[in-house]
Amino acid sequence: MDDISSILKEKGLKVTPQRLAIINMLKNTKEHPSAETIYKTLSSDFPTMSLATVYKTLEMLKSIGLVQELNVGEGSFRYDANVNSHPHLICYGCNRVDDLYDSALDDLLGRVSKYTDYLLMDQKLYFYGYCPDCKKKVTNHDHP
Amino acid sequence: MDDISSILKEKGLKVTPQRLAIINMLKNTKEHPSAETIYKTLSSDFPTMSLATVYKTLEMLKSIGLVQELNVGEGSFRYDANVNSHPHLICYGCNRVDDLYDSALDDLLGRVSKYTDYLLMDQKLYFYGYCPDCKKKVTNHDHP
DNA sequence: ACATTTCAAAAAATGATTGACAGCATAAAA
DNA sequence: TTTTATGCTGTCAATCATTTTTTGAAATGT
Repeated sequence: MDDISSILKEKGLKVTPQRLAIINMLKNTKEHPSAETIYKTLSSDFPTMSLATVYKTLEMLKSIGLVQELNVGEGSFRYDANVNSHPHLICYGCNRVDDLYDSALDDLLGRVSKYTDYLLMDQKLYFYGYCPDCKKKVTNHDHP
Repeated sequence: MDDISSILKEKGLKVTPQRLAIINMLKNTKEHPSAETIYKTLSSDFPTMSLATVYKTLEMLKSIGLVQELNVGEGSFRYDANVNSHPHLICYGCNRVDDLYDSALDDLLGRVSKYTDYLLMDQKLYFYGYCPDCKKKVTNHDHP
């Protein structure tokens, strides 16, 4: 009985191979895959699993706080099993999404709270540019 | 001849009533409307204009740097005629989107650059919580 | 004036996501 | 053990946001 199975059971949710496969894939990747990417990646092991199941499972995992949904500006969402609200880096060249670890952003929410009457609870920080691989190729193109 | 008309003409783009209406609406609102909202708002004055025209105009305005696109985490984009990359506040209660002016975030891009090998060019910062109106009503609900 | 080009607007298509429903598997109740 | 209930999966259609293609009107050249 691993961690995820017991969390699902506690919530009265069924533990199915598809569900375990999706969350395990998310836990074990540093990419930030879309539903479509998750579906394609798992389709070799689960050839009968449908895309709708992926969407429904992601919705369920989001609602119980096991994954977070990212909107980096594409036409679709990406998903991350690391649910603390850390900043992300998005490459204009290859569209990869990386995590950013930066203590300069610690307690940003607390600092920003002083400037607004909102009751702040969460943040999403996206930084855009060129990743180490792609910036070599960049000369003086226009940037999006 | 106002400002926007001359900008469009300089770029070799035609000045049409629809285009002027869309950008003027964006300039004169503090909301951050979606394409759909823009369409509905203007449809009383322009009953024949289609939603596709709104999208094409927004795409054009984005490409010449007159508006920016926001992805606050919904399934659709919102648009802002204020094109400097300032942070936004999103209310969990009423879904409004406000601008945030906070000097604590000045040169965040420069500071973050030291922590990554990315060549950074832009940022999008979103803070989530309850606006002054909605926070009165909040007790101990779950938060999204 | 006529032909040609341009380009905005409308119509149609696409891609992402969700909803409805039937069948299946598991678990609870009898 | 049988019955019953619950809820998950997969199929397929629907919906929503957005993009592409087509159409038509105005602008430009001859």
